[in-house]
Amino acid sequence: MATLKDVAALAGVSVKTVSNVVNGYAFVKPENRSRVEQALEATGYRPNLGARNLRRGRTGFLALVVPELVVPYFAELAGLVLRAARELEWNVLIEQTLGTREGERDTLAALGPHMIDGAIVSPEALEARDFGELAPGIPVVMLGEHSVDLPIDHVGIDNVEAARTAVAHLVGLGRTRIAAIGAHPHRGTAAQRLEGYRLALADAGLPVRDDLVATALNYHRRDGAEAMARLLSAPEPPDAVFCFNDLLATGAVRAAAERGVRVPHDVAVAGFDNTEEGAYGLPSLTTVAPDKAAVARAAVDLLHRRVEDPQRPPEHVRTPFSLQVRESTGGA
Amino acid sequence: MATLKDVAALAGVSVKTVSNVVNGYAFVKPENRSRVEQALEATGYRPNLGARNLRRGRTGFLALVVPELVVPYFAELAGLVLRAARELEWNVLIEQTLGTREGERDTLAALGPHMIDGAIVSPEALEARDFGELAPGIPVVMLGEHSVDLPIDHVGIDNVEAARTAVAHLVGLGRTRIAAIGAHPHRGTAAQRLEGYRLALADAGLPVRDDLVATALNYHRRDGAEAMARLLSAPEPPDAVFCFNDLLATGAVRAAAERGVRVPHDVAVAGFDNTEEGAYGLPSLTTVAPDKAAVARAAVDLLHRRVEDPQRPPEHVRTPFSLQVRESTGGA
DNA sequence: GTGAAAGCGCTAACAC
DNA sequence: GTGTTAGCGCTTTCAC
Repeated sequence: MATLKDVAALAGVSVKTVSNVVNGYAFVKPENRSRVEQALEATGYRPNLGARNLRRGRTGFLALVVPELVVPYFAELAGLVLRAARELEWNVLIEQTLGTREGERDTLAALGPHMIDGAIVSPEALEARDFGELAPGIPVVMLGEHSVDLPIDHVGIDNVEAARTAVAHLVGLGRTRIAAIGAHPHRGTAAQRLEGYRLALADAGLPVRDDLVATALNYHRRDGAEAMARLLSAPEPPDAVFCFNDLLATGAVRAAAERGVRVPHDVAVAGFDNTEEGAYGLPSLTTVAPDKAAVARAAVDLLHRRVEDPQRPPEHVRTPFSLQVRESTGGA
Repeated sequence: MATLKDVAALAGVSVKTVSNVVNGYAFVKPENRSRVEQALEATGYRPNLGARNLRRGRTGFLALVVPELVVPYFAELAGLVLRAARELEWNVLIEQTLGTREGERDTLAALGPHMIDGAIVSPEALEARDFGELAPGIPVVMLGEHSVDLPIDHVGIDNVEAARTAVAHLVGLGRTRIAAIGAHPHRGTAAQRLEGYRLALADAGLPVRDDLVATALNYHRRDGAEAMARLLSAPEPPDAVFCFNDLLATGAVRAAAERGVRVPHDVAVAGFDNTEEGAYGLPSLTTVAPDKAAVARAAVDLLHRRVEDPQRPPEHVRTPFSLQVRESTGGA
């Protein structure tokens, strides 16, 4: 593996000159430049990024910390972050926390301050203020939970409004016993979506009934199915359900079908995230569609600016969303 | 950020001693050990992995190169590789090639020899022998395509047998016009699955009809839907379809439903990959289930052994699979 | 057992 | 414009 020194020796110049050429420094004598370029070609030189970064004090890596890659929303997001990061010459280290507090803590601690230039974190259990302590000195951009009061960069949609929009759509269908699946004691986004749900019901003059709010400790298909089964066996089952993500909604639809309850005829179902899976389901899923590409771009961009200038005041970027109406709330 | 030198100064010993303690070297005078440990604690020392690796000549990173993370199979696989790698103290760099030849070439070239200790590659367009040239000197483990004749480490299931098993199941249902979706001019796995399809038909004494073999240039839901639509509008539509992955199958089921063709009554559908999405679909999907955890473990393990000993002969690991029979081929 | 010092490959003062 | 050289933080001979 050729080093700068090798190239310099071959070209008959100093390492400095080679370094200048490699790094695109403008003022190099044309003759030297071409000799160096030839030597570069001949040796197949590739810079050792590790050494370069050691010297520059940066790593060239960015960490993307998500609960689980099997959750389609995070898989899609990860793909988009990968693309956005590549444009800024960042490599992405993806870490899974499995949604536990320990997972999130350990992950950030293990990455430490040397491994990465910064992190984009989609926290599930941890709260924003924890990050200051866990990752002292490492730039972090938070995804999801909107905590305007904390001094940390943040990207996300307006979860309250998004949920409110979705539930208003169910109200508009004439449904009156509208349930929610996904309440969670510690998740900020869950609290916000629940708030939006409550507001939409209040807007319509409908009561908020505790028996129609189903908790889900995880947000997988199985949890949605279980919650739906519980709701449907209650004395007064719902005629519509707003699920806090598409996975829960998929499980809910499945549970309904297994009991012979028709979607949307007997119960309309709306989800959240607009994963591609939902668009192809039977029925296809009505869902809140966050602009995931915008989230990814904003997050990478924000992190980049923070790395450049650690002193700048924290910023809260609100990305757009829309409601995708499909079969699961279509017709009567 | 404390360095080894800082710790040494605080403990009143040399960097060597600190290094010995940090790296768990056994023979350190107990007194010094405890002083160092205190200093370590007091400074909150964290080794600079970049520097360590520069010195050791390794990077601590492994690249996982996949076509796209939005494909659930790869998302699931990536999650499992992440876990397996963590046990060997490897960080994982995930790269998306988007399934193009350029993407695969550029990715490996960009990673270069310094960034990573090795790569686990799931090639779509590239063939195994390309990797030798692209990534000279960097250890590579191939996933998927089984090319026993090439001198490269490889992990995968027996695609021919797996496809044959799935199609035999459709034959066992009494179906006679069995189609295949997913033929592809350049993909090794596609060729192998097509071969298994042919063998199963031959086993049953059924003819292989070209009009029942649908090509799919991509393996997304949309492609499955399009192929199914084509098959169903033919003069003699199929009564069963074997799709080369679950995404194609999901699209195929959707396309059938849109035309009022019932699954499995009118047409039975089987997929490949056993993604969780298929288990919750309506109908749930019969599918070939590769042992993904075994694939991930074997790949990381194989790569580890190759890094330790670059001279060892290439190995081909065959991981198990099973057939998950569900609603999409259930009943008559 | 421990210390001094070289050196991994690179960048960036600083000198010329 | 280009060469010399120190040093990023670490591991590791080689002395002692």
